[in-house]
Amino acid sequence: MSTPIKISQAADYVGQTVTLTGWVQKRTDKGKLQFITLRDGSGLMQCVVFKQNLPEDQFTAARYITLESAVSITGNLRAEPRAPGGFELDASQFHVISRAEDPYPLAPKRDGGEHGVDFLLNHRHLWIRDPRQVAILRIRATLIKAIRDWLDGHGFTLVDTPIITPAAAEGTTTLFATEYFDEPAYLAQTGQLYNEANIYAFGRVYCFGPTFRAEKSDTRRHAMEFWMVEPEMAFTDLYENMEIIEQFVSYCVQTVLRERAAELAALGRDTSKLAQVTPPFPRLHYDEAVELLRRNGFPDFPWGEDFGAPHEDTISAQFDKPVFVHHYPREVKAFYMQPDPDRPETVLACDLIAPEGYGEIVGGSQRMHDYQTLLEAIERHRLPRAAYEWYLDLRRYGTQPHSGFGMGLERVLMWLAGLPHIREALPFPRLYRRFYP
RNA sequence: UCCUGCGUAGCUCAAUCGGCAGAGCGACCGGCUGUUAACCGGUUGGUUCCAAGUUCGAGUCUUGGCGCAGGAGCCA
Repeated sequence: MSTPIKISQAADYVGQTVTLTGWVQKRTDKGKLQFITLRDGSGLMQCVVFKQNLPEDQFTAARYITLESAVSITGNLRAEPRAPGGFELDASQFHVISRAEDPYPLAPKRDGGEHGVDFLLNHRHLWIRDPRQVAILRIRATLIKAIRDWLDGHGFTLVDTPIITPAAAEGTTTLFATEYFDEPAYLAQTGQLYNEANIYAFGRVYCFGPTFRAEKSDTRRHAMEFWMVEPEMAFTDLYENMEIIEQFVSYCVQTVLRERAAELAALGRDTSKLAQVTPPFPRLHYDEAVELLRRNGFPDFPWGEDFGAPHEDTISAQFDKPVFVHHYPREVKAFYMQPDPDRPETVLACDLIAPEGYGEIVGGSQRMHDYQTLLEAIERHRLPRAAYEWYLDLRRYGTQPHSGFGMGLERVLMWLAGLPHIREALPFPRLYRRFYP
């Protein structure tokens, strides 16, 4: 009798006869001895197939099996120090479930056998089987869980916001257009405005889903479809907002470091700096950030301009932790942000810039809570008032100072996993001029 | 959208001054009972991105187009 098991359960079945089903990840042909590395989604198992230990036709099938074929292998599971992972299956049965065509398009990594980015992305449906990609996406799943666990444990309620929306939320950014029967509609670029309605019912809410930007941004930090978590809190000012952000981000980082240590190690990520990510985070007023830039390579940086990638990198390079920049000039920020009552040319906004050059990972602000101020802002930005009537309504029925932020999942994942490009942070990335497969 | 670079075998790349189109890997065949990117021998492999031009002759030079990458802008 044999027991069907997953490779991850191997330690519990040493000495027993078990059956594994999976895919042929690697094969070494030694004549009468075949090494087959099997992948089943839970782990990898080296299987040894000795000619004398199984029927002739089954040995022949193993001898000529192709990479990525689906097979089932039965045999005695034993501890074997010579095998990767410390366990090995000594095959007594080998059955082909489906034979993969050959050659398999993605070659095993060897000297000079690397693939180019274009080729890999065009084969993303196969590339995703690669151990590195699996490690990254497991970290992604753990990061998502950490995000939800922390928010769920701190009084936030998940309230989903619509993906099909009737109008631009922020007006300036380009939206993906679609149609809602006979009317124009757009894919959501943020759930924030709806979150602001939901806090009146729940106090603290968050939405977490895909968002869409039709910007022709062609950089390693941009995807057209990406995931963003957006918490929103009633009766909360900018400073409480920043405290929440640093607690939240620190929990996410430490949870991933603890639960995905093996994957991070497999990626070669140096986690020494990540281990230091604990509250509080350094904070710079925009004025101070400008001064810092002027002292560090940008002597003529004008007050009032937004920061580009080189500026963010210069600021973050001064710190080992993520750094807040707050009180940005009003002109460079979204229409709904609350002006600082003492300096109305600035707004109660904060960005969080990740260390090691990974750029902005969080953007947050205190929102305008006064009806008249918001109405003037909408008119000043020439936004269609009719589309925002419901949003203005929120300032008529129980308005209060409230704040929130958005965190880009893939940006954080890039930082944690040490990814050079956002394309590896999504299972099937939608990039500028690329959405196949 | 702008700047820079690249485009040659299934993949990664060579090809001198404009002069016979090459290698490694993969795949296939053979050998090997301990491989970890196995090793050894053999076989297979081409619309040199597309179009036009210069030339006795173009992978190489010119013009246009297409595709990709890196950077910038914009943002999360």
